[in-house]
Amino acid sequence: MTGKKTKLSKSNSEQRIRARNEAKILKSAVELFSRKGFDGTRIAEIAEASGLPKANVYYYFANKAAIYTRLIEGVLTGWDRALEHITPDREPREALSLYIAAKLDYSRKHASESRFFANEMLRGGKFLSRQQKRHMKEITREYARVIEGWMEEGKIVRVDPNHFLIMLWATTQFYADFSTVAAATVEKKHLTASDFETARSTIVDIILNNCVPPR
Amino acid sequence: MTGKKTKLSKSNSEQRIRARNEAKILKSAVELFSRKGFDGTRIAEIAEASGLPKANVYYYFANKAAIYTRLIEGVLTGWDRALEHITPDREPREALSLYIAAKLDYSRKHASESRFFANEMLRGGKFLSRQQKRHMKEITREYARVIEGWMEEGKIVRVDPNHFLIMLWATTQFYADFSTVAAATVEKKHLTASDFETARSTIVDIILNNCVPPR
DNA sequence: GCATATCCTGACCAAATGGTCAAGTTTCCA
DNA sequence: TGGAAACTTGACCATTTGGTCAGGATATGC
Repeated sequence: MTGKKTKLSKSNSEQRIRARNEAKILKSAVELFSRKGFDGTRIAEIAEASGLPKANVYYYFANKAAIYTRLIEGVLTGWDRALEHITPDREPREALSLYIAAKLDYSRKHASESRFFANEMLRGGKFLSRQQKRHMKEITREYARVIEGWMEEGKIVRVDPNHFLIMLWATTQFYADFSTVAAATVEKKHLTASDFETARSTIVDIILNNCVPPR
Repeated sequence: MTGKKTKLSKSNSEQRIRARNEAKILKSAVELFSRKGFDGTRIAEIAEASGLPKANVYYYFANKAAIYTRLIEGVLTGWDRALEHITPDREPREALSLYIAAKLDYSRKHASESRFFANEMLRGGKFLSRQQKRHMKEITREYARVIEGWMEEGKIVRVDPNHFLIMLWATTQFYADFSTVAAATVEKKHLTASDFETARSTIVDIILNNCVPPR
């Protein structure tokens, strides 16, 4: 490319157009994919929801799978962050409280992303690359070790650390993935911040206060 | 219908053909719908997986939605059954232990049905009729009352009964809905009976042993 | 002002899809 | 054994779908 403006040095306004349109497409796509899955979502629906003509969507993304894999990358980045609270130098009560709060916060603010990923996992996670799967496994193993360490030090009641992690994930993601069920259970149309706070304290009460001896 | 053999009095072999083919179609459909959702699943795929020509599927079911709603009816029947363990005349430890075991048993033996329903809930549960939604709400309310009664009697630590139920659902269904994630977490290709038993004891340890005072 | 890069988009394409139909086959019972 | 009911299924239909293309519009920088 010999033009003065190249892909590697776009002007701000060019970057603004591309960044804005890609963001619009991704935001619409995550909502639709989270409800209808990869196969059930139409490119025309993504286009319509993002306010762009269908051919324009193909201007920014090579194909349907490219949109989908971009979304997976974004979600995995968020997944990692919450787990950062679990470090061996921390007391488990503090670390796990922060983790539970962070997960519930993610469920509240990124319900579409959580549901999108849940949908992908329901179908077996086939869109995740080997590297992404390996990464999740390694991270999980690392955190299971931290939890096991706390158990060995008598800081947490001894249970299977893997199943313990599963429990933390299940109870926090439920509020995003199955928000319709959760809302109906608490007899509301939608979950409120108060519901998430009750969820947090319930999970802390039941899981932490059993597993972590009082100070 | 003036024929000797009518819809209301089919012979055994006729019933055998219809029952067998309907069962084949439903079994294939629940697996496909559980992975790809309503919109993403093709009638041709259901036909192929059940070993029938596509037109034959339409001989037994009016349309795609008819297959889907039949599956929802079946799943709701199963959902009810597990909750039967929660009765006020029982001690909570016994009742909840049985409930957790029943739910995990369902997750192990009916993973496709569980995933199918999870998929439907991910999309907002729009296929459930008003009556079905009301039924689920009433059942949930009834069991929340039983749990609340146990709390008032001091038999269970006081937490929000609705969120307590959510926790029970989340931690047991996870093993069916996200079996790929659970298997990867325990570093196996597939969950075994032993994994379900570890799951059961972990859930009982963490939830019951905290919430229910020792005998 | 002009050349180049980027963006936009209606029309189009081949393949796929939910569903139908008519005719043949099989089953069943009097 | 024959007639009726139930079952089977290849071919077909109209519509939908993922994706492409060519040409025009806009933005930008010298």
